[in-house]
Amino acid sequence: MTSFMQRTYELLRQVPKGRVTTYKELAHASGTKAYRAVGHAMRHNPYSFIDCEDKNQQIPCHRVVATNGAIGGFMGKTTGKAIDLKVALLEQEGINVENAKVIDFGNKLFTAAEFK
DNA sequence: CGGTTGACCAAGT
DNA sequence: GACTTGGCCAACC
Repeated sequence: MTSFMQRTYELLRQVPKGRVTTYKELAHASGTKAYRAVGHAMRHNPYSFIDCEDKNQQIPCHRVVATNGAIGGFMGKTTGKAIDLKVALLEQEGINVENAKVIDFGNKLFTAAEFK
């Protein structure tokens, strides 16, 4: 676990249910421009998704999408069932997705300015 | 210590 | 629209 990843996760945990954020916003909020590194951090995510016993360490990685509102990837893949699962999780939280893109993305986006 | 590879992005063709 | 290019930073050869 690197400090960069810790910082990224801590930010990500601040994203409330029903909102989404992007790799870019996370990177910006953590004071870097390493969009790609954020993706890398997610791939090494210790809690692939929900239902971790310890809520304090739970990381809502399914709330991270690409900047243009596309779903991006999940569990190491950019296509396939992992994406379907990610979409299902999002819809479960009130975020509608169609054709692998978040609907009303601009309104649901959790921007860097909203992080603590 | 260089080179490659990303759950990426933006601008140009 | 779709490709291609250059750039970003961390992790891994």
